[in-house]
Amino acid sequence: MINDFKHHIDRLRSSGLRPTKQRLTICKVLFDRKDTFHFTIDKLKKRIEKNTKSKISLATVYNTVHAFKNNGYLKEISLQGNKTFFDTNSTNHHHFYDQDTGDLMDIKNEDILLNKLPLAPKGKRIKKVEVTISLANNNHNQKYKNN
Amino acid sequence: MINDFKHHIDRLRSSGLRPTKQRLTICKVLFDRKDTFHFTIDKLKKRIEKNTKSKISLATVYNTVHAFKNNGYLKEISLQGNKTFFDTNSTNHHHFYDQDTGDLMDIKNEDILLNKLPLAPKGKRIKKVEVTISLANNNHNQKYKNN
DNA sequence: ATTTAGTTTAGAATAATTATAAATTACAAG
DNA sequence: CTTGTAATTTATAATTATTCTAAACTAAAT
Repeated sequence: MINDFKHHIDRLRSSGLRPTKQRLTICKVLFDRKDTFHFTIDKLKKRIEKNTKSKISLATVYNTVHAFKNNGYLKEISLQGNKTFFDTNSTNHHHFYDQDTGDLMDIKNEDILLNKLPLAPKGKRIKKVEVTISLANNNHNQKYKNN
Repeated sequence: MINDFKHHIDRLRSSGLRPTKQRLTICKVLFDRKDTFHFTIDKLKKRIEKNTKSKISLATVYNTVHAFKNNGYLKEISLQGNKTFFDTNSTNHHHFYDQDTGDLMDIKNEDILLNKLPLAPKGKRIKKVEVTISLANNNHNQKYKNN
């Protein structure tokens, strides 16, 4: 299963993307695992270098991640801060974001009930609904203004 | 009302911030208007230069916006993309984000019903709950994969 | 008035991302 | 299988957003 590239080759082809060595390596690192996960570009690059012997240029990692995102393999996560996070779980779901540590955690869909949504403005459609719950340390001695 | 700085001076003092000329100018641009709005640092800088004759250095705009955010005058918005957006509406509310144009629009609180929220992880508390609804053009001829 | 800590500033430094253009590769057609 | 071509990869430069630094300036306490 782990070394079976056929599934990845088929998916790439069906998106109009050539199944290059680099793209298949990145598919392996991103998708050949049980659990989905969150990553930044530089973390992904390090993981590629560690988990495979391949060296893929930074530009290619950017290109590939954006191609995968545009074709729905990955989701970009809306977050505060200057780093862009991606999620190998491309289904609709939600996140905790710990502002102190920078950690991102999944929230199971059933833990949030969105009972009413606004209509999309004319000519637009809803593409994604994301709930982001920001966390801070539960410090009881903090200043009032932070409460 | 527009030229009354007393209210701003009091608020700054009560946050432990000295009411400097630059901070008061930025208060005027941000808060002396009926409607709240969204902005990036560079847009704010341009608005300052246009609406007042003052020239405030970029570093001061960054410093001030972050000070205002840390004291709850402003809210940073969680979004995809590399630019940081701020909101002069610092109450809990939600946004439409148009991926094609980059436009941000407020969603009235009553238009979203969040009926169930997860518990914060141990030692953490919920600081902010944001719903971001991403929009795309309602193009009926698009490829399947984008639906 | 003097002092001092807070603030502003220009510019340098850093970091993330995108652009460029040459080398390489996938793959279709013969 | 070779060849032609367009897609892809790559190193590096360029751009953009943000933070850092250290000197000059200022608010406000003494």
